[in-house]
Amino acid sequence: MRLSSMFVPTRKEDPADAEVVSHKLLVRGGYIRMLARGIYSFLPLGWKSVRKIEAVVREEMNRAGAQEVHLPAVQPATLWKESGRWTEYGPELLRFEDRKGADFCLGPTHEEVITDIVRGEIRSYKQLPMNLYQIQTKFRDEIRPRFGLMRGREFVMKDAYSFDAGLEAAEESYQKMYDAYDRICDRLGFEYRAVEADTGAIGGSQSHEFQVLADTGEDEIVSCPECGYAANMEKAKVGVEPSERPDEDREQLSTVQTPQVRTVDELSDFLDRRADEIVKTLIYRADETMVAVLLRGDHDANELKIATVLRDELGLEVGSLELATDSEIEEVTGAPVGFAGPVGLDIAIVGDAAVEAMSNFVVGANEADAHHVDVNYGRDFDVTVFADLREARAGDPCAVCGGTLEIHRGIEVGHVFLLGDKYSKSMEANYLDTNGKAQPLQMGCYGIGITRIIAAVVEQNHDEDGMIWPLPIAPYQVLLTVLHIDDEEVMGAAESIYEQLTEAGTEVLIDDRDVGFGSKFKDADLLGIPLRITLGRRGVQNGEVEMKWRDSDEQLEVPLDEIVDRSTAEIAERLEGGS
RNA sequence: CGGGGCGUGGCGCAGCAUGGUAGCGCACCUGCUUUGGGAGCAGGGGGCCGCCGGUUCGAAUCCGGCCGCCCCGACCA
Repeated sequence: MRLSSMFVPTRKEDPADAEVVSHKLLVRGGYIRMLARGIYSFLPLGWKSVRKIEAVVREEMNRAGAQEVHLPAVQPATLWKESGRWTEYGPELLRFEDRKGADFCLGPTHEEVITDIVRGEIRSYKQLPMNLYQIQTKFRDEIRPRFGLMRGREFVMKDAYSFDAGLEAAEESYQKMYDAYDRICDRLGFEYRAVEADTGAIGGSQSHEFQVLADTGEDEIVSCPECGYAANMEKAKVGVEPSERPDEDREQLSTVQTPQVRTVDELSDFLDRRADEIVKTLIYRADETMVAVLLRGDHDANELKIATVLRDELGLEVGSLELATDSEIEEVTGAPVGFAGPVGLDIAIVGDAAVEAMSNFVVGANEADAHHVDVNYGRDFDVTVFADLREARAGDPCAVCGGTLEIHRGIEVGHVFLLGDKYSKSMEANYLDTNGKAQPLQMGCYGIGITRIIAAVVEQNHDEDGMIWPLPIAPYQVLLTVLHIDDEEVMGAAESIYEQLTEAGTEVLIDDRDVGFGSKFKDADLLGIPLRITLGRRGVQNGEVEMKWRDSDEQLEVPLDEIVDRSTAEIAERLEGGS
């Protein structure tokens, strides 16, 4: 392709509305343009990369035995009412009516549609297992789209759905997809982690997210370099540092006046105690029930964990879990906010495991301007249950092996869910087992954000001059930079190389634009095409061209008659090594 | 939805406090000169100053409403 006639509108300056590098560079490089908030057009270069990523995903899905289909983007409300999600999904689901007034939505995901198809056709265990996938545009009316392609409202996604006879078979299907995702991430050259994750609104019994490591990622992920344990922050288990609390060392509880001292920091200064000698008491409202949560002063609450413990250990209904309001706190503790404590409190008290290891600690006194010091549980108050309730921090012990946890930020590019019978049951998608008995299909669903991958790739592969595309998904493999397009000898050599490389199956973009060489080099760096071959008058007269990989500083002078062989060989070698 | 910011040629911005009919850089067009890291000179084109309404002799500028975009938070996966 000739750059002179291709639609690649590059820009010298960052767009004013972009925050993260991937957004800035993709716009500057003429890969994408915004149409509305969270809605982007893909220009020729951007779309080429989208198609290449699709191809990699498609190959691995097919290799794993999945079959490609294409489902409608517009879906009737009747299906969503059947699964219950018409009311559950919330305003993220973009709804509208057709001319007859019937309700429809723009599909944010396709569990309902696929289940509807399958239930009509699958009768017997003999037709299983089956895995269907599609690559399609999804729409989610995100409350706050941001960061360009990272969190858009409209985006391209690959979604796959597996159907099995029995849980065991479903787990096998799940593992197959997990492995396929591993291969995809490897082929795309990602530095990533597969992490345990919460299943959220999709539901199901277990799930893993594939997180590409990047400082601009929206997720926090916890991992242990020793044993390989990895989980999303909201799910990450934390070990407990071993610590004994000998009874003979217990001091007597006393009450101290702490006027206007409310926060852990203030208390720490005022009493000259470290934050980890203080226990903070958070009052939560779980639906209509008030509960107290005890945490070490320097720890943060993990509400997902708290909700799980309240549900599983205390048998509470936890539709919603929220911090109590100021007035609710006063009502429960009899003191203004900032002075809550477990002593004398008559609501359920759950304590974080780290608190169990503490003694002679400081708590609020449930009266204004006062705290208790040298408090010990069991003697001064009781706890309903101790459990892991806090957020992990870097340096915390791993719950699995005791190693030291690391925290990274990640971009979620893939998510696999073992759904079980959540949809098949509510939508009556059954098969007949070997006994001729109807059973709900065991399902799994598996998503990959194709367009989000574009953002993730750029976040992970760029420098101050521009993007650096990994060879397998670069829009073109080679950029032929012609410095003197008016020089017949130079242009002739360029045309010849262009033809030979194209003939050899290499994807070449030739910069034959009539612009200064400065612009050519700047754009070359910006666009991030992996291999740059530069032809100038001086070089060509000496029978040489310059060869430079975008990801390396090394520039090589290569004889004109060797450049085609040399570059095709190096490209083949890299593609080989990458997959 | 709450808080904050912004909207002026294609892009990035100034002008707005103190109203007088729009400017800079880049990009674009023409010509000449240049040519290994965003070239120089000369000439030129392009703007309902987000939209609607109000105040005023006069509004980019003041007032009100609406729309759009960005950031923080809440919410959501």
